[in-house]
Amino acid sequence: MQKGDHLFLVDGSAYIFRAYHALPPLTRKSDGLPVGAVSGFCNMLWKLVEEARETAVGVAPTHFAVIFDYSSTTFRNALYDGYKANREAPPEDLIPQFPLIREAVRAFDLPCIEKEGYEADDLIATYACHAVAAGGEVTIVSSDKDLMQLVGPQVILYDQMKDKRLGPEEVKEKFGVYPEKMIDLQALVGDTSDNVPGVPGIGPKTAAQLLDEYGDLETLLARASEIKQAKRRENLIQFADQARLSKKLVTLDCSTPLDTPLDELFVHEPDGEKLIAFLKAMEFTSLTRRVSTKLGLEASSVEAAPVATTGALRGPDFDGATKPAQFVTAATSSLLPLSPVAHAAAVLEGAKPAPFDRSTYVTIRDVETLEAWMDEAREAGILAFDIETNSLFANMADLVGVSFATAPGRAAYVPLAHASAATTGDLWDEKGADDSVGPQIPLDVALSILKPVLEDPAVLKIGQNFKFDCLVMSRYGVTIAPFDDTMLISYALDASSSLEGHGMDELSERFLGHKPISYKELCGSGKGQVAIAHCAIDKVTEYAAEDADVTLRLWKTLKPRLAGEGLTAVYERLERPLLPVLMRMEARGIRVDRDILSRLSARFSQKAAALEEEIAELAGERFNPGSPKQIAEILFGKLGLPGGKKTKTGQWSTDAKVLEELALSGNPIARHIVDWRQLTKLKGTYTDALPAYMDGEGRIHTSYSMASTTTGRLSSSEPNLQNIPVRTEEGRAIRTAFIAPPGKKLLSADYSQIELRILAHVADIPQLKTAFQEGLDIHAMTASEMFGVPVEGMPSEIRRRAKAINFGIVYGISAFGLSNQLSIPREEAGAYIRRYFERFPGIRDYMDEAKAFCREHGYVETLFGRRAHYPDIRHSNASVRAALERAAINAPIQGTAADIIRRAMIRMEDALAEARLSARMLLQVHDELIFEVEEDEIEATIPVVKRVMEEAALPAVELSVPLEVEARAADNWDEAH
DNA sequence: TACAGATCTTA
DNA sequence: GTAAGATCTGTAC
Repeated sequence: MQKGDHLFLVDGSAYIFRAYHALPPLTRKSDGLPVGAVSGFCNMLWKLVEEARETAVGVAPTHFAVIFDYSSTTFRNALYDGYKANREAPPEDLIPQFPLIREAVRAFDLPCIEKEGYEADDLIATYACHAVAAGGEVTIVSSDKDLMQLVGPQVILYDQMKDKRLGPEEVKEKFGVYPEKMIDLQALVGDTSDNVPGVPGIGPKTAAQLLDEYGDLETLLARASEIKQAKRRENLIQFADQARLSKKLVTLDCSTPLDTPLDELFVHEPDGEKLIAFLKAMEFTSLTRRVSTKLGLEASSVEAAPVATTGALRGPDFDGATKPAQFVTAATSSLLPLSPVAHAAAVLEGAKPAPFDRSTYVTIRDVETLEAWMDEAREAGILAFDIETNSLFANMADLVGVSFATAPGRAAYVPLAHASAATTGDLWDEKGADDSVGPQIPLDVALSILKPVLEDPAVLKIGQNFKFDCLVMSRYGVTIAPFDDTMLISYALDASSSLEGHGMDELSERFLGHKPISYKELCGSGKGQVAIAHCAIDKVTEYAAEDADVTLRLWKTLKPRLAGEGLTAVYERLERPLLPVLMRMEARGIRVDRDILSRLSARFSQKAAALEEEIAELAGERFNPGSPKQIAEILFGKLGLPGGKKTKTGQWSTDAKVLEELALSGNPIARHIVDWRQLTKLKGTYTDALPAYMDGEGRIHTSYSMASTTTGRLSSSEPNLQNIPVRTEEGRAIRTAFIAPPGKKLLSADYSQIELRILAHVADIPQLKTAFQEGLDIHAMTASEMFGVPVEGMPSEIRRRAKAINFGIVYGISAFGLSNQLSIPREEAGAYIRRYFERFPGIRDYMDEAKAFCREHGYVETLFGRRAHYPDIRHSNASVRAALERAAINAPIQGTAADIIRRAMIRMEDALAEARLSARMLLQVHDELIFEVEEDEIEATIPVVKRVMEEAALPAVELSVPLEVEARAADNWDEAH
């Protein structure tokens, strides 16, 4: 090698994992051998070899090598036995591909380098050092940060996926230090994936800053006592040796003995036939075509190479690459002494239920088989059940098929309404369809077999997000009972703001370590999406049966935790019984007057158009008032108005608050933009959008989510009927479109001040409790306590401020927030809060207790035992921590209110039935319930509804303040509210 | 086509 | 200052 030469070093092991994860899983050769990663690997390698000159690297290699990890034990394990100890085993279907990938490299006629006792990174470092010494240049094909220490004037990293080259400047940009200091930075930061410890509490940002200030690791450790931040100083002193060890672990070894000298890595013409023979054997048709075209060979004249495709080819090389000791397989374990811990782990691994195997799932196409499965369900007493439909709207979804599982791994799919693969708009499709998809049990026959089991009191049905399935099935005359819902179990256990969610795919990955086939993988997404009824039935079987299988396994994992963690009552009293109630509310829907909405749309659109003219006039040009960016350009740029605050992306904010202030200082354009926004918002979000959700009877069916808030509140979507406008007159007009059918009225019943009442109870504030008991004006009373002003003749501004403080308290008040809300200086807001705490010291005690409880347990509780988890409550960033503390203060209050209205809803239907009333509950808006009531039953219904709501906390909790409910009936929601 | 950000609606 | 969801713009893929 000499000056001008260019060496490419491909980090083969990293390449494999990128190829594996970049490609859709389960790519198999015709004999069933998984080859997805091999395919991705070959494509990437070919692309790199062929197109290096056109990439960001810009030169073609003169020397080339692909380098792999060989074994798990290296000199680093001698330094630190925890090294790479928490690496997970490679995916099952990837393992047989490791040897094939080495075959692939040889087929490309490229050197395939690996060495026992050394990691790929050390080999790469050594070759790079040799090449630099010889005056050559080096491109390392990898984006691994561990390799960044090698970057220098002659060495760059190349990220092929992103086609980006990383030189010293890019490293500096990414990590804040130049490559020479990467080792020190890594030593401080550590690396979770390799189990390099580093120094606790130091991340990349802090490490870069420290190295910038002190120069290098040793100097930093020597002068650690000078550091101001107490925690950081302590850690650097305490963990100095750990940092030194980490440094040794991350430092790459440039003196690896090389079996293949650098000069032998020179590039030569590949043996085209050998390569094509391999690619053909792998059945990579398009790559075979590309390669043969490029090399000017006729692919058909080359015979596929015999490639060993069994496990026999598994060499000693690959499993060590990532497998930690405790996953050593039976075959090798006899050679290695297992520690007791590793042994226990191996035993536990063996006790795990059968791994997921989609090939065992059954497609049921005849009555006898279906009956046999139902017998099995009766025998087992449990049945995980899932449906596939043609719509996500449960009120209009039709069944396409059903799946179920009776035991882990034992699952089946029953196609019921599949049609042939879609060709667009062909009239013959519908008739010819059934022939090409094979036999299906007629829907009514299948239902007659399923129904007795789904309704059998001795068979527990298990679903995931079961409200959807129950609702659809109810439209087929099936009332599923008894049941459990894994989504609700998970929610009762783990409602948390930082945990992702309670969807099946997430739960499966979290609790079963298994990634199910996603809907997207089955049906595609966006324009390419296909109806499930048109997907191949064998694919749908894998997908649908897997969902049932996963649901069953989740239930087995999660259900026992309820009792273990004392959450059975929450699940059985607040979650599960609400599901059928909400299901019926969604099924009923609420009547909406289409004409009212369209008249409002016309009115809003006319007014908005007029405003748009005036805005253009005032601005001197036309622009889009819907674009905050353009507004900022016009107002703060062209017109030179003073900007207020900035958004987090650095743009000038143009929110209503900023514009209101500009309007007050005499800028009519700001006022007009605010008004325009309001009108277009009302039109776009409500009057235009709502009619699209109406069904044939003029009713809208929202969907309630029982598991998407941290506090226990419900949420409503498609459409969201919990944010229908009420504050402005124009907005309120939208509520007049929500009506009752002839002969009926809408009844609205809402809790008055429920959260403040709960606060008065839990924080035990005598003045507040008395005020509520005596039915006083709570905000006026607060103002009077705080400012010493008599309630009689109190200025409205004083009361308004007290009201804002009361709300703020419930939200975990901060001076910043209150000053924002009231548009007063931060100091003044702070003074208010101090005075509030002086007058009501119990409030501060409550807040401190909530925070302390949360710090200790990681969660807070409502009066009914519902938990909201805040695992990051001890976050080191003070403002993040403060935000979590506010949430932890608010959650028990908001959550208790949510629990109370849930209890009311659960009891409501029986109470109405017992009173022989026909009122139907339609909507819930956090502290309000909306009913449809026969006109002549209104008088009788109101007291029943009020009683159920006001007594909803009893007998579990006896509040020391009364709950009050206001109820009113009218022709539309506006007047009833 | 998909996603994040800004804004606005509710309790 | 709490808890949500929808729409539109603008940009990245």
